[in-house]
Amino acid sequence: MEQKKVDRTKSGSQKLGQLILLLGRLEKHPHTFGEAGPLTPSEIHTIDAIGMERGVLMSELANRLRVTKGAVTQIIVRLEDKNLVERTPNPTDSRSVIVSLTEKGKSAFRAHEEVHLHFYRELSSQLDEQEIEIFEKCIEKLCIHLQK
Amino acid sequence: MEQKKVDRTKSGSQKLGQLILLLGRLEKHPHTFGEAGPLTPSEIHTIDAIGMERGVLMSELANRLRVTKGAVTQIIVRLEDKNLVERTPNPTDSRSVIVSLTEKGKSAFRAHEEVHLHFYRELSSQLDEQEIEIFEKCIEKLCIHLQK
DNA sequence: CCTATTTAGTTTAGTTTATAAACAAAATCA
DNA sequence: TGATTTTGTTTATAAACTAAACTAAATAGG
Repeated sequence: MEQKKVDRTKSGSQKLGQLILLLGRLEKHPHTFGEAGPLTPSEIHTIDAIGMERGVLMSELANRLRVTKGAVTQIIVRLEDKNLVERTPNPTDSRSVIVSLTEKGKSAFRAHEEVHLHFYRELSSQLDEQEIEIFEKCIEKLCIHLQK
Repeated sequence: MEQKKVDRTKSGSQKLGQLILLLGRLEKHPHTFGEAGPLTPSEIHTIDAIGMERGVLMSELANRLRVTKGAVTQIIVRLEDKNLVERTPNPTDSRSVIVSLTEKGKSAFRAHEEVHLHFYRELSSQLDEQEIEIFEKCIEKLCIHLQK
């Protein structure tokens, strides 16, 4: 009985390990989203962090992405060159810069979102109502657990 | 009813998205394992891929890690400098090289495994038997789904 | 009202992790 | 045997970061 429990922990942990491995690989290579050409993982990740609503300050973006301000400057320059984001001066504080998505950037955002939705739909089509509910609950606990 | 289903997909997909985000962050910074000093994600990942059993050929390692042979050469040089792996000539084919963990490397492997086990134990302590079972089943389906 | 400090963002130099292409040496095929 | 394939290394390059030095604007306090 005790032995069985230990084995279960080991196999469960290995499954989770494999999941982490596969998820890491997933977001590791460039991919084309919407009207935008191929985007690297960090490019689409940045577009995702900017979001569809109003613009974001560079420093806020650095917080969201958990990188330095210098890293944000670099990637935003690249995204600006590709016409995916816009930089506008902040009218209420001329030190800061507001970053927002262009139409092309928004189309990449939506295409990326759609990929996620499609993936989730495919997955949940293989589960019943109760399984989906428990799965989501577990993901949530896992997330809370990871935030420490 | 239909609306409800759409919303469920969206929120579920977002939860999964957050999980991917957090897992990506988790394995992004160096960490100390066992007797080895701080190891970068790709260093511990490589140690994990070599494993505790008999040695592995460089090319097999490249396959497991899904990187080029050149990348493997580079990381193995670094791990060798840190005395975590050993290179021995293959007696049956003198083109190839067998890579295996040193005692220090094995201690890093075990410490890393222990981190995963501990994490999984913590997580599953918050779930009941039925939830764990369904969760593992879902992870498995997710993995299968990701391998395409 | 200045000066001193803080805040926002940029620039630069260097690191890590990877690729791709050219290569050398050994094994295998025909 | 000679041509080809396989195994691994080397080298030059790129992406994605960090850390530190910097500029310019805002703010706090004497």
